[in-house]
Amino acid sequence: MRIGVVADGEGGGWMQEFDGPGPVRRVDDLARAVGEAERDGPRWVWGATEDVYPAFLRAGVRLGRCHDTALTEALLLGREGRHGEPSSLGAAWARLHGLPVPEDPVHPLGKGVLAQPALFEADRSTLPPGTDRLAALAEVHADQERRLAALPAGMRLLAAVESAGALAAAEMGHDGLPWRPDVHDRILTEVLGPRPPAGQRPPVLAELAARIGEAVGREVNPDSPAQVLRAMAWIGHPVESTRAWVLERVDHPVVPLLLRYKELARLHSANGWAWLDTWVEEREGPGGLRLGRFHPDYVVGGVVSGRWATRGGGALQIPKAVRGAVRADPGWVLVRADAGQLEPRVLAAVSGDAALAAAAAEDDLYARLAARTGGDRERAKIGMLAAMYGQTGGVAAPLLAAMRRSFPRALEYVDAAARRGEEGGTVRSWLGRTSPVPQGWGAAVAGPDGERRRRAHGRFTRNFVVQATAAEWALVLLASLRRRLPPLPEGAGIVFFVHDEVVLHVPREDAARVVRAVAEAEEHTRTVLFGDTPVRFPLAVAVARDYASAQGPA
DNA sequence: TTCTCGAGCGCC
DNA sequence: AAAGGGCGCTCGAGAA
Repeated sequence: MRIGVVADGEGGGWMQEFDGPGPVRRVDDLARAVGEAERDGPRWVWGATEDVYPAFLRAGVRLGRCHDTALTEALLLGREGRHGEPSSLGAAWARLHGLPVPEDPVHPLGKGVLAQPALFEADRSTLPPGTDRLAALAEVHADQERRLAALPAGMRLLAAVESAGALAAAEMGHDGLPWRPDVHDRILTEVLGPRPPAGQRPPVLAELAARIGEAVGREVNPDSPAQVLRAMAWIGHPVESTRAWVLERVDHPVVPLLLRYKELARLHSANGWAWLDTWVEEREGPGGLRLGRFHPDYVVGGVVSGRWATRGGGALQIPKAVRGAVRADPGWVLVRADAGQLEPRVLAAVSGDAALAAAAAEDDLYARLAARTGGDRERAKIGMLAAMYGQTGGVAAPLLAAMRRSFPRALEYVDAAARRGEEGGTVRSWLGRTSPVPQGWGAAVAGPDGERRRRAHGRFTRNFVVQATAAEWALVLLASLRRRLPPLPEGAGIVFFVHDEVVLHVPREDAARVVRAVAEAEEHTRTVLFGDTPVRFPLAVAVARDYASAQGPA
């Protein structure tokens, strides 16, 4: 059963069965009505999950399945070579009617914990005022179903898991990652010294800056690449940039100071006290414990490859240094599941390379690679990454040649994708997500920089076929896992997701069942995507009180 | 003063 | 070792 939903922006709305003879139902309490109808397990149809689902979550209503027309429209447009065209409900409807297509609404950038959660979401459908929004939704949905039916079955699955991902993303944003402000503060203080007044350098950074000045014989702001560049020239060690790996090659006492400064300044500016103030919502726990939540604002499908992006807060770039602050509430635990070596396993599965698949049947793929190519594990890994990323020079060259000899089919798969890209063509993920052609391709490759740009785009499409398929593996896993979780108390469940790993926050007594659900989801994901492939996608599962100690070996 | 851009580096 | 893919975020510098 499919039920279309439109909110009126005041807590009520309209509902209608889309695949039955159901009449339009007007309800004053939409969350409640939706929650009741959820018992029949429908697939909810709406314009944008991020516009409607958070309000349902705030009302305590969780839903199983949906069809997000904006996300689906974007997938279909991409498939038609129309990346970047507006995909909102209003845009899709306007195209159906030959009307001017409105721009997509601009989502307000992350505002942190100070932002008031809107009581009611504004209408961001971009439908013209006065349009029958439910009828428009029905039209767009029917059109999308028709277009999907004409495509390979993978696209249907892709649309379903993209939509499921949107549900999961909203739930993670709602529940939040348990984050202990006191632990974060302790970590910062240990390496930076006590918190300074706003706008000032922490003591350790101030001291490093002073010592850098002494080492070069003049005052220099280490935060300014231009000043550092001048300072290096001044002391007789000119460098082309101030990147860490460039500075590392210079033998001068100022270098270790600069490198240390960079590292700590990064921590301070990106994930220091200001970040903590802005992004971690603090609440009082039992016994005066300072508990907190970091609410990631995921952008599903925000990357062309299908990876997610985030808006504000940098949820996908939380540095390892502060992960100790991610700590389960008393009596609860974190369950972390990490897909190791996902991308080479994906390549083994999609390319059908028997030798690589045999290696990918093992827990440590790289060790098997090394045995096969006759090198050590570390070099086998570099060779594999070079194959997937398009690196050709340096130490990678001989390793790449070894890969090509041992895994010709896998290499041919990514080489073919690279050739397509260099010719200005598109490539597709396993389920059918399509790569974009850069704006102004013809002129760009005709210009003086043309050859370089061809090669760059070839590296992009080479990587796309792997990265985009890895992203959909993760989407299927997420979708599968959230449907398999045992009943859990409010606020428990999946709380974090980063490309190839997922973290759950659950009461300790539920951990064992959750771990079993993860194992089932892993098996289901492999089968749904790749059938009876010998390739395995092992998830390393750890149950721990804090995220840092749930990190597997690197 | 405000905006935009590149440099640089965090994550996968 | 540095002709390696994808991002987001912060800062300084220069433009407006």
